[in-house]
Amino acid sequence: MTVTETDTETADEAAEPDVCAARGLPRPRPEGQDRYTISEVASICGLSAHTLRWYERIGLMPHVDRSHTGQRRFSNRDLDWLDLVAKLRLTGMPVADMVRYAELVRAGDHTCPERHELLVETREDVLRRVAELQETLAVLNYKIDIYAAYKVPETA
Amino acid sequence: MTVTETDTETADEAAEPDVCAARGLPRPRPEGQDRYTISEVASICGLSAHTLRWYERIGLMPHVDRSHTGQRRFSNRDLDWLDLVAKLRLTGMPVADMVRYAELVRAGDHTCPERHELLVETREDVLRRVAELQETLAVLNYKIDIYAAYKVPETA
DNA sequence: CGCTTGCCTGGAGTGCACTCGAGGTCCGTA
DNA sequence: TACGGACCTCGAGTGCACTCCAGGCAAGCG
Repeated sequence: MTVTETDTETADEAAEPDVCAARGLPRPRPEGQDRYTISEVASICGLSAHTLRWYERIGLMPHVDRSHTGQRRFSNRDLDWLDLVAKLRLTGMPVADMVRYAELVRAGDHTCPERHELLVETREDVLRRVAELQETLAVLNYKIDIYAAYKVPETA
Repeated sequence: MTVTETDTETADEAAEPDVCAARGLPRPRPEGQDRYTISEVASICGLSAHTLRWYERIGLMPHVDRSHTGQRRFSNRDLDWLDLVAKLRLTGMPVADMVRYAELVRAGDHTCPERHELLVETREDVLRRVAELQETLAVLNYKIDIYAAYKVPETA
C-alpha cells in the first residue's frame, strides 16, 4: 500500500470558525510553525501518536496534510481542533458524538445550525455534570468533616 | 414485585451519608423497611441487578445479608452505601479505588485516617474536574456565540 | 402437580477508547 | 552502503465497567 501522495493538499477551509486561540488558552506551542510531525503533536497535546492516528482513522480529525513521503504534517488548525476535542473529551462526550460533530464541520457551512444545537446540548450536559459534582462535593465535605474527628486528636 | 415504575434515579437528594454506622434515616425510599430484594434495590438506586451482584463479587459492597434460601436482602445501610458509591462513580473515580475504600471500611476504625486521606484526595480531584469543566464551558460558550450568528436570524 | 416468576451462580460476551505489534518505507549520517 | 530512527498501515490486544446467558433452586398460584 503506497500512500498516494498529496491528493488533498489543502484542508477545506472556513468550515470551522477558528476559535481556540481566542480565549487566551495557555498552550506551549512553538510559534511561527505550521507543520508538525506526529510526535511533535503528541508531545504538545499529550496524546500518543497511536491515538492521533486512530482519531484520524475514525474520522475525528479533518484530513491531515501529508509530506511527499506520506508522513503526516499537522497544522496549527489541526492543533486547535485537537484542543477542542480534548476539552470535549473531558466532559465525557463519547467519541462517536465528536465524530458526528467533525462530520458536520466537514459537511460545510450549512450544518452550522446543527452544530450550534449540538454544542448547546453539550453545554447542558456539562452544566448537569457540574451540578452533580457539586452535590458530590457536599457529601465529600460532610464525610471528611466526620473523619477529621477520627484523625489526629488535636482537641485536648 | 411491587415496585414503582418511576426509575428516574436522580430523584432523591440523600445528602445524609454515614461513616461506619448508620441508623435508620428518613429517606424518600420506602420507609419502615430494612430488607430489600435485589430488584427493589435495582429500581431504587438505578443500577441493574447484574451490576449489584457484580459489585458484591468484586468487593465493592459490604457483605449483604441473605434470606434463608440464599437470596440477597439489602438493608438501608446497604442503600446508603450505594448512594455514596453512585456519587463517587459520578466523579470518575475508578471502581478499583472504591473497592479500596470499601476494604478500608471493612478493616475497621483504625483505617479512618487513611479513609480521610483518600476522601480528601478525591475532593481535590473533583475540584480539578470542576475547574476543567468550567474551562470547557468557556470554550463552549464562545463557540455557541459564534454559531448563534450563523443561526436562523431570530430578531433581525 | 406443574407452571411461572424471581433469584442464584460462574463464566462468557459487549462496547468503548485506546494501545500495541509486525512488517515495511524513507531519510540522514558514518 | 549500512544503520538507526521516525514514520507508515493494518489488525489484533488490553482494560474497564458492565451485561448477558445457561442451568438450576425455591416459592406462590391454579
